[in-house]
Order: sequence, then structure tokens, then C-alpha cells
Amino acid sequence: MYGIVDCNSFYASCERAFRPNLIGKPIVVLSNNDGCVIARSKEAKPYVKMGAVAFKSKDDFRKHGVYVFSSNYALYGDMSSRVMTIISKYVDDIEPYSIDEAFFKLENVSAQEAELIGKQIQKEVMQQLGLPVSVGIAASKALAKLANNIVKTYPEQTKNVYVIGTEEKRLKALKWTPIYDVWGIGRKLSKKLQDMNVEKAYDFTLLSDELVRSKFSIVGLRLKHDLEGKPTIGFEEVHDKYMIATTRSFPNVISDLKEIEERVATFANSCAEKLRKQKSECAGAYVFLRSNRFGKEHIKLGGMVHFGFATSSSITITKGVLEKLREIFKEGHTYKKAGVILVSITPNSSHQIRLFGDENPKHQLLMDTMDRLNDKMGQGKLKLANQDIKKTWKMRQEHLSPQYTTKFSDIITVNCK
DNA sequence: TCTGGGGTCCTAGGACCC
DNA sequence: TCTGGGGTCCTAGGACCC
Repeated sequence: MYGIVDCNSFYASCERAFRPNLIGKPIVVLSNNDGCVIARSKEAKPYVKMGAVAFKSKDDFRKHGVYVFSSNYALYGDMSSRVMTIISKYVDDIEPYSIDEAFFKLENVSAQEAELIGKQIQKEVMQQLGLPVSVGIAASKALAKLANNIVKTYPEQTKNVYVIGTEEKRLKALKWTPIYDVWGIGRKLSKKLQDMNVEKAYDFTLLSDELVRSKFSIVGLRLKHDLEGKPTIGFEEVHDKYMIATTRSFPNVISDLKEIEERVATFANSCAEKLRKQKSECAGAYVFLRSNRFGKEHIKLGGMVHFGFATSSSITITKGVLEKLREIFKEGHTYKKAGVILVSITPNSSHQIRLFGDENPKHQLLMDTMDRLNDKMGQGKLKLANQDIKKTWKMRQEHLSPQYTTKFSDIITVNCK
């Protein structure tokens, strides 16, 4: 059987785990730059829409006593890995799917046993981390997702765990689930399906394989089979990232190339650090620049750099990216967002040596040293000279909570009487 | 003043190879 | 009169997910 564990309102729950006085209170967590709402506790859902723009919602927050947090990824990332560790103890295989979700596999268990395991996971995560989770279990990943939706809708009746263990339950679940709630059916596809009179997940499974294949490609067909209870969407082994990106919006628009270069150099450097962390190299990078998508101007520029060999050197990557940036840059426009995306990523253990034009081996030593120093002394202590040195770009984070679990100075003190 | 960021997978078409 | 077949790699774009 396949299962999925999904943390409820994960970011909001992480904040609450260290602030018990917020139990039962509405909480929202904002995106980078405190831009918009990306997580809401159950209590906040009636008052705040997902994606609500923070500066426009201030009055609403005040009116309903909503507690507001900036996103604290050091905290969420650490809590996430603790959740994953607990799940691993109970299951035969685990596939972390996102920061707050993981699929798992159970071999040779009955529906009753599976439910018991689900309950144990739920209980231990709550006890050890104070995080509420929903568990869905079924014969395939898509059905497990469906079961999870049922839990989210009926937390009391299901007691946070639901198993689709019989054919009868499978059909009931399919007939209950609107097509737009099916995992893998987004806005575009649900519109298309509704035009074909497919309202429920069940209706989708009634279409012929040929029709689904022709209209929704192999992806749609796999989903259909998964919903029929024939597990088709595979269990993915954890692998290194195929793509690594650092992209940011600027607080204000920028039109000066020099300023953009500084920012982009920092993005490239941050990508290179992530790349080295996963022990990979890349052979290319994409750099892009674009205007404010809410403004009058609509300009999107971008270009691909090929390094000619696989590298993880910040120097090589930044240099290539900046050259490409200068090439694509157009004077006389205002830009709001830029980013760097590394592609053609391969493990550094299989580095292909080039007869001509490989990288200077000294880069590797220098990067190792930089990484070690930055690890020890704090991120960004050592930078490349083309990064933003004098002017520091700070993310707007007016409601940031402490790094309770990853920083010695932020560990909370508990008084035991 | 202010509107997020980071990923995956698939398809179609072009260029090329034998 | 007729004009093969099978394949790879790359890129851009679209759809989706959290």
C-alpha cells in the first residue's frame, strides 16, 4: 500500500509548536519579502485568503487578531527533516515529496494494519514535534492523495487517518472528489475536463484509455490508472536536483546594469553553493531579467550560458552568468526580478575530464575553503568581489521568529518548577 | 512603498546522425 | 514513376506540484 503524510498548515504549525500561547489562534506566514500569505492556520482560513497581499491585508489582520510571521526556512527545513525521520521508522520506504509531505510504502499489510501504522506516525509526530499531520493510505499514490483530502475534510470522523482499503471505498472516494481536487489536475486541465462533462474523479476513470491518452498525454493516462487502483505513478528514489535556482524580486525596480550585476552575481554564487552542497557540477546556466509583472512594462529577457565543461566553481559560474547578463541586458527599462538557474547538473563523482579547456584545479581548493569558512563564520562572510559588497540587500522580514532548533543563541529556555 | 520562490515532467519541432 | 527508417540531442513552452 501507498501512503502520504501531510503536515497540516505546516509553516503555521511550526511557528505554533514553539509558541503554545498561539494554540487556537489565527496565524499566517508570509512569503519572502513579506509579500503575500503562503500559509494559514485553520483559525485564519475564514479571514485570510491564500496568496493575499500582505500590505493590503494589514487591516484584516488587525481586525481578526491574526498573528503574522515572516517565513523562517531554517526552522521549517529542520522540522521537516525531523518529521521525515519519524516516518522512516514505521514504513518500508519513504519518498519525501515536499517540505511538508512524504509518500511511503507498506509491504504486505492489511488495511487494518496500515491504519494502525498511520495512527502511530500521527501520534509520534504530534508528541515529539507538536505538529498535526494527516495520513492517507490506499493502493496507489493518487488514491493516497485522495484519502488525504478526505482526512483534511473530515478530521474528526477520520481521526486524521483514512485508508481506502476496499473497492467500495475506492468508488465512494472517487465519486466524492471533484475533478479539480485530483492530484495532477490543475486549473487548465480541470477546465478542459469539465468541458467534457467530467465533474468528479469517478467520471475521469470512465473515459477510455485512448481518449485520455490522446487528450491528456501519458501523464493523464498514468493518473487514470493510478485512480483505478493500479499503481502506475512510480515511487521515486531520492535523487540530486536536476535544476537549481535562485531568483528574487527587488524591493524597487532597478534599471542600472551595475546594480543588477551585483544582485545576479550573488544569485549565481548562491546557486553554486547549493550545487556544491549536493556534490554536483553543472555545465550550463540560464539567467533572466524581467519587469514588474503588475506594472505597465512587460519585458522578459533571458539567455543560456554553456561553460564548456562541468563546474561547481562560483568564479566560473558567476563569470559566465554575468557575461550572458550583459549580452541580454537592454538599456532604458525598469526591472523588478532576476534569477539564475543552473542546468545540466551531474554528480561531481563522475566528472568528465576534458582534454582541452578544463577548469583550473585551484578553483576547487578555493571553493572548499570558502565553503568551510562560511559554514563556520556565517553565511556570506566571504564573498566574491563582484557581489554586492557595500550595499547589502536585505529581505524584508519584519515578523521573523527565532531559529529555535538550528541556532544555539535561539534555543528556548524552559522553566521547570 | 509594498504583489514569492523552487521544483518536476512531458511534448513538439529542429538539427543532426547512420 | 518514385522520394526510407530509426534514432539522439537540444530547446522552448506548457502544465503541474508545494
